Amino acid sequence: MMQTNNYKNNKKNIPKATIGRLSIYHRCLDLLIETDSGREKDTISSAEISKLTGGISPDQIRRDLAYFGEFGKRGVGYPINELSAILKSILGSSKKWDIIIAGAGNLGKALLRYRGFQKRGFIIKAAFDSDDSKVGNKVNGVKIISANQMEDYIKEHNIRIGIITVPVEFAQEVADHMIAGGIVSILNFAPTTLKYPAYVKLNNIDISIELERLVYFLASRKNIRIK
Amino acid sequence: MMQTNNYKNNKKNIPKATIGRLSIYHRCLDLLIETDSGREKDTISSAEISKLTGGISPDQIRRDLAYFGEFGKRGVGYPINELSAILKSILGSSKKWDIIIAGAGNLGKALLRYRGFQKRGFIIKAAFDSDDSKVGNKVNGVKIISANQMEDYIKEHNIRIGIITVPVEFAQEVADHMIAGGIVSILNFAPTTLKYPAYVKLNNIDISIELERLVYFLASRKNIRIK
DNA sequence: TAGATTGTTAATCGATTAACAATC
DNA sequence: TAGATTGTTAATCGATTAACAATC
Repeated sequence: MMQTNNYKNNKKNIPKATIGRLSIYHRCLDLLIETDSGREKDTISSAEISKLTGGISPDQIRRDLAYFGEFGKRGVGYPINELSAILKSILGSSKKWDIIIAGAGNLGKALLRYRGFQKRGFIIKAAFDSDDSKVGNKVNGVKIISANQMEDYIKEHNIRIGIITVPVEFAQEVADHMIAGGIVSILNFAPTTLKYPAYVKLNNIDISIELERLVYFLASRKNIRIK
Repeated sequence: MMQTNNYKNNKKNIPKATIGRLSIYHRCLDLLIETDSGREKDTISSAEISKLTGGISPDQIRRDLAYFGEFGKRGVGYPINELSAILKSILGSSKKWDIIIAGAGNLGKALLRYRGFQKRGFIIKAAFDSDDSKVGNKVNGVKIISANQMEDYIKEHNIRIGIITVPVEFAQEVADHMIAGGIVSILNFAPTTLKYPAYVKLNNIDISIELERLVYFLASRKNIRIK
């Protein structure tokens, strides 16, 4: 009765990294479906998916899929269209998700114009900024609203997902307002550590940290061995 | 003779995640140094750093630091300024790193204006775009150059780090040119799987995948347990 | 049937956490 | 000295890889 999907997902401990890889499989299959119309088989083996992903092993792929059910046939492979639909369903992108963006600066605007969202079922409902000169403008059809209306907007429209692209010094305050409004999933681009209650899911994307990780390998290429 | 730093770093297997955490410690210490001028002690314990990071355990912090040397005093803690300098050195940001950006679209422009780079020792030398109407313009003081000059520019200026913000369909081609020019570290924002030789280090930042990971938790909040 | 390929068990590898002796 | 806190060893936990029986 509580079960909303027809794949098993409540018995095993699923590694976090698996979810990210499912997105990759989904992306690769969709690309295959779009481009390779002359394909003779309508199934695909884990070995073939492995090649599409360019690095993830067939073992890993079978293991990841097996967490959610038995989608393949032994000796045959996985049905391409069906598997794509299953992944879509697992990842939740068969639903539509309303999101908001806090901060209509350079990064915020870049996200507002990002084409990948709609395809994956994400709909940007509004952007918020404290700069009055921006308020009222539209970017890519999305209205920029005054920051102090954000919390009410979230409540009124029942938004669950927010993206933070404000400067570091406002990030905590913005996160607090989001959570107070009812948002439970946050993607944070501000390079700082935010506090939030345990029931909220928050992922950080910190471009500086990514760059420093890269540079670490450059700096110590010769005298270090990383696992 | 090959040893360029005075901290040990060539004996142990260092988890990849450690490097990302070192960046966080560094950021927290720098913030402390900047803001807390009235602090009485010039040392800090792992427990205190833990609080600043908002979640990383003291055990984890000591373990991470211990991979590189013995920087603290038992019963006392770590010298703040010294530790910050050590982290900076480990992370390579005591050096200056020249970088280029391929793609001067919305995201590329956002990065060109991103203030965090300079502080961490990253200098954007140039941006490249195939759109002639953009070529010659400057964004935040950085010149936009024609894409077909990129490879030569990399060679001439001996650039080692590149950021890809071009659309998916050009990303592989751009990566190939970067690598041909001599770039060995790439941060890729294009949501696709790129091929590259083993000596190149490439990190992906895929906003869709991050959002899908968040949504996965939303979608299955009630009937799944994630490790 | 024989070959292919899954799904899963067992083995390995890697990372984190707990605990505590060392020592400031 | 006694209390604090590191650095490290051992234990645990988590994720990946190898291998193969099941089966299409």
